[in-house]
Amino acid sequence: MSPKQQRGEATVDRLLTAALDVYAASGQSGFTVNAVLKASGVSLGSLYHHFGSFDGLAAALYTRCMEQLFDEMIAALSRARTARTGVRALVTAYLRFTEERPDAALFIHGSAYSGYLSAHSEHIRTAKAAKLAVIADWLRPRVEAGEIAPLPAPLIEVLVMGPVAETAHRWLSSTYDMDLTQAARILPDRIWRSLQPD
Amino acid sequence: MSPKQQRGEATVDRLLTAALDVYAASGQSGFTVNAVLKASGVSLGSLYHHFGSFDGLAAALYTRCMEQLFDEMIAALSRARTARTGVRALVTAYLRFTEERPDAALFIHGSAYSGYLSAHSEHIRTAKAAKLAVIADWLRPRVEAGEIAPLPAPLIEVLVMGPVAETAHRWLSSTYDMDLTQAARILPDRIWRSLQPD
DNA sequence: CAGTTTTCTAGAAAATTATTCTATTTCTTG
DNA sequence: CAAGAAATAGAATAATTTTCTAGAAAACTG
Repeated sequence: MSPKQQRGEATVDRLLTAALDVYAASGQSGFTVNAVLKASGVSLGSLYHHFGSFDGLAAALYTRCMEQLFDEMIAALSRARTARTGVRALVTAYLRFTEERPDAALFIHGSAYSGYLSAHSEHIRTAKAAKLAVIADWLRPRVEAGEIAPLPAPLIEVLVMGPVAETAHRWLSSTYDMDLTQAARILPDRIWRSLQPD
Repeated sequence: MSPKQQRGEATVDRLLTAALDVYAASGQSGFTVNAVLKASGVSLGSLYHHFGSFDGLAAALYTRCMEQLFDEMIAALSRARTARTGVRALVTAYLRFTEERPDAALFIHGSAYSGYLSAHSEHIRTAKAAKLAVIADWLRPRVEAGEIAPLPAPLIEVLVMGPVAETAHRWLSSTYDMDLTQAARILPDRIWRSLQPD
């Protein structure tokens, strides 16, 4: 892809990686410009050169983590044949990502819609819509074939993503006694039921 | 309850009300100490006396809005007899609250788990758990009677609240084309299916 | 009801955090 | 290699939150 990687690309990556580390280690309250500078070894000027603002950095990090999550879900989906298998794969992939990459999952859930949104919500929304469209495209023919109940696409999305996101969120808060293994065993079937045609 | 209301209680109320107004009018980025002071006419000293920090104010506002939402859901639930009616009432009440009190709903979704969490998450979690317990207590006998599938309580909560919260969130973002009326017509039944015993 | 204590209000000063700005270095390109 | 663009650097500035001291209002006590 990039035989000679720009100097700046490496800096961008260092910043994003360090920012995720800082967030995981110190939470929202420790998530400051200075902390990220120290953790990354990058200068203030570079940070503002590449991201324009600290919120810009956070928005980029959110986008990156969110796209990684969706890419895992889409990869799992592409291996499925029937609607039922596909929906269950989506659920399982989300929960697996949460368990395997808790830092990224925590940032997604902790900073989503949370201030960083304000200025960059449009860009974030577009990025998310693009990923959702891939999933919607996979589901559409199954809806038309009657494998899935004939519901508006946004409601299908909400029925699938809602319970999984809420589960991940509770597990990441780690005070609700949420058992991810149990959730992964039970939820795929339950969510599938909510989409099943009569 | 309070024949002679403390002077301070009125101040607390003025601050919370003004804070919600500011948030609704200016969003997360305009949500600052000074903006709330100006909107409320309360002094800086009073704010810090009553809430300890600006995050403390935000946490109190979040708790208040969240409890109002749950109280509506619980009131709707208490009018129901069967499990099916109860679950559908929960969903409908959440969506109605979102439509009728968009300011409160927006603050709940916009600031939830979003920085204000850090310091006061414990208190918030306790308050939320108390409300969830009321709902769990209503559902438990129905689960034992076989009206609802025998799932762990957290998973029932997640299956009900997940899709509704996600729907509200998208509608409040107002860029996803989410139709609340349509959602209120379709979701109660779909969510109920996910809880139905075999 | 005077004296005492606590609660509440007030806002200036300090500390923390984000952003702007100018200078310098490194890369790219003709 | 010269000129311009991109990237790095950090001091200075601006914005925002928090602390702190002082005083007014209310509650309490003998």
